[in-house]
Amino acid sequence: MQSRSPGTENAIDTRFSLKRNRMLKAAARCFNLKGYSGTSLKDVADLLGLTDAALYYYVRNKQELVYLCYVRAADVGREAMQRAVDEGEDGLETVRRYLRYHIEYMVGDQGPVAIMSEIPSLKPEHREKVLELSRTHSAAFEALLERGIADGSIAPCDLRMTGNAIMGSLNWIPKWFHGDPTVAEKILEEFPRILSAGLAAR
Amino acid sequence: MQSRSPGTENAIDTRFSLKRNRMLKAAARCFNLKGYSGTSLKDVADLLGLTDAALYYYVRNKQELVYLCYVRAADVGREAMQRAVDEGEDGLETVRRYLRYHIEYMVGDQGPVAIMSEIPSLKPEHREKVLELSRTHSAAFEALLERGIADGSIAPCDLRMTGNAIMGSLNWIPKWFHGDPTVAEKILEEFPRILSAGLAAR
DNA sequence: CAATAATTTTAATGATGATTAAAATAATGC
DNA sequence: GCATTATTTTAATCATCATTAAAATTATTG
Repeated sequence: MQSRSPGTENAIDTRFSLKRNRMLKAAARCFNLKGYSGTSLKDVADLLGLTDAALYYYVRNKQELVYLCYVRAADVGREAMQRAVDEGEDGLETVRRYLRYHIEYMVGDQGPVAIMSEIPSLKPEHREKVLELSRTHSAAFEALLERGIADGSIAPCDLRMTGNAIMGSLNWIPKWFHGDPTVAEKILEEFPRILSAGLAAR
Repeated sequence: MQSRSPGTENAIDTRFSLKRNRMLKAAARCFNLKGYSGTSLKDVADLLGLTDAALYYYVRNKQELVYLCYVRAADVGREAMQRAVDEGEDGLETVRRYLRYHIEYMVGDQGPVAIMSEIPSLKPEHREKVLELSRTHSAAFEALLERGIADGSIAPCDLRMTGNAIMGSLNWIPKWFHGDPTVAEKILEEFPRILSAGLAAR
């Protein structure tokens, strides 16, 4: 049993990793909806039509489940960032696109993405890994701001604080958005503008 | 025992409610630092130089502890709002002041304030109460925006989304601010401007 | 179809940490 | 200082889930 073992982070094995991914989404939804301590493995399993014990085929324990949710959340952010950067616009426009893509991923088919509320209760290695992903992402965003300032599209500002402000707003979305497509539409339409409104150079 | 009973929400009784308040701050710090599931009552008690069982003198159970933390967080927000509104400036300036005061309370002596990550796992009555406080506060903020639009200080915008964006940013602060006074200084200096930068009418 | 591997379930077990009761200590008012 | 009340501790208990092991089922492959 488990010869395809969960440890083997095998992105090629579709059967296994597709199901695991479905599981991560279910878990993310539960965590966002019911809170971390409020969701039992049974809750997640129910959402998948499985029994709680079955989850252990995909994941070593609950902590790892959370961990994987967070890694996935970070991945989504990273992809959005990459995509925006690749399109090679000026700093401000790249920020706008990044915001659009990230939100698109969060509220769209890729979602839901787990809000990272329980990083501190991860075990040390996992915690460090997630924090590193998180730091890297913040750094990438700040770099974007810096580029915008350099190319004159963004007004000079405190990188760290501006980054924290915008990221916080983004990170909080899963707290109040729970899947209503009408709302998704509206977020997508409004947030990129709202969040970047204060950045433009005069 | 407990003739001064915790149920009696007695704001006049200093001995009891001062200690309880100290306890709520300790709990808030633990929750923000270690996550909800990551903090045991013993953690909170340790911070106070007490034993876990002693907490039950002030609080019926852990859920109530969380609940009270959240009520306190909401109170802080409400006070900031009240203070700003009372100063009777135009909409935009009132928003700015509200942001300043709220942040001041969060990162200053009143803090720390618990991040509301576990509302869903509160028991129904408590959950409803907290959600109501939260809704009321959001409504007040949106009213502020509306007033600003009416008096011409704020450019027309989607009230709900703009409110969510700004509030999210604010709510996320306890996630990354953990008491460093230098950082507190910087947040206070930067955030009100950053968050209100996109609002001004041209 | 047989044989092997993958997936899920059933049925216990176990650990953690919240909770409680009773006793002990400290504080306060007379 | 005595009596009463407030506060805290000690020492169990309890409940909830997470977790595990073994068995059962389902899928795959030759």
